[in-house]
Amino acid sequence: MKIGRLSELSGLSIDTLRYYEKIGLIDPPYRKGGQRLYDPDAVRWIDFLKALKATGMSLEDMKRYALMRAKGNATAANRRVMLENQHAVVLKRIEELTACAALLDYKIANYHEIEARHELADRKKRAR
Amino acid sequence: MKIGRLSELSGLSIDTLRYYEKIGLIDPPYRKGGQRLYDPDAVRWIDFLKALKATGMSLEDMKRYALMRAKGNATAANRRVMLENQHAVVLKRIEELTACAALLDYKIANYHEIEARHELADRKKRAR
DNA sequence: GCTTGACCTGAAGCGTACTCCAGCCCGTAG
DNA sequence: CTACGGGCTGGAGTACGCTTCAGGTCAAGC
Repeated sequence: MKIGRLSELSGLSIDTLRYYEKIGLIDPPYRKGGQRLYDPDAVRWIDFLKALKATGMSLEDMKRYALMRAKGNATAANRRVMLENQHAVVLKRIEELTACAALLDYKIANYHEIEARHELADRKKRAR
Repeated sequence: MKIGRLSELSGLSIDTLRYYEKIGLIDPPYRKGGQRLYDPDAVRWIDFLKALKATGMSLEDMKRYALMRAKGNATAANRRVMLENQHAVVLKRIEELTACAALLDYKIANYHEIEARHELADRKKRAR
């Protein structure tokens, strides 16, 4: 498939796809008349990249992963360790966000109280 | 307290504190001989800013919040809505991260399998 | 054959959130 | 009174992750 189609399927812009290729995240695909022709598998790899990105991994680290992947099975243990580290990062982030959600809940409840008091004061004012 | 102390207490660098003041996230404090002298309450406000930032809120949005806060009680409802929206954002992000964690688990298990097969192959090789 | 829309490259530009710097001033300890 | 540690300003610089642009090429339908 051509780059426009891959863009549709992957949800990444054409420019982003070329950029990812440039920095080594995506393998340079086969070309026909200068145009990139991608293997359907590319979509799966890009989906994985998107997942890594969603975990907060930097493109730099994703590139290191991609490089090891290209080197084959000998790097499997190292790649596993990378994913394990990232897993820990994700768990920590979830904890942090959970704490933030609790704080927001608390603040929101506070605002409800404040608004209730205000409404009361307004009603009294109107009653005069 | 002076800016160096606030930096220690808040965990933000001195430059970041001045930057936050410049963009309107922190109120310009009282000055003595040109030097900023902060109220201890500043620490609590900054902690809240840090929490908002941890939720992924942009400095731009935090500034909008700070501006409304400065305008007093009339903006309480709007501020509450902002926090409610951010709360929703956080919940969505937690879901996304949970899904990513599951994917990583799956991939890591895969790598364990791959490594086990490799070890087996190596052992056979050595046995010859 | 020609048009038109998709694709190509290298380089520059952009938004966000800081971070650093030069050159200056202030205030307190010795 | 002087040294020096901390603070001040405006502006430039940085890192990251794209995005845009100029100026071309390619290919599929009419």
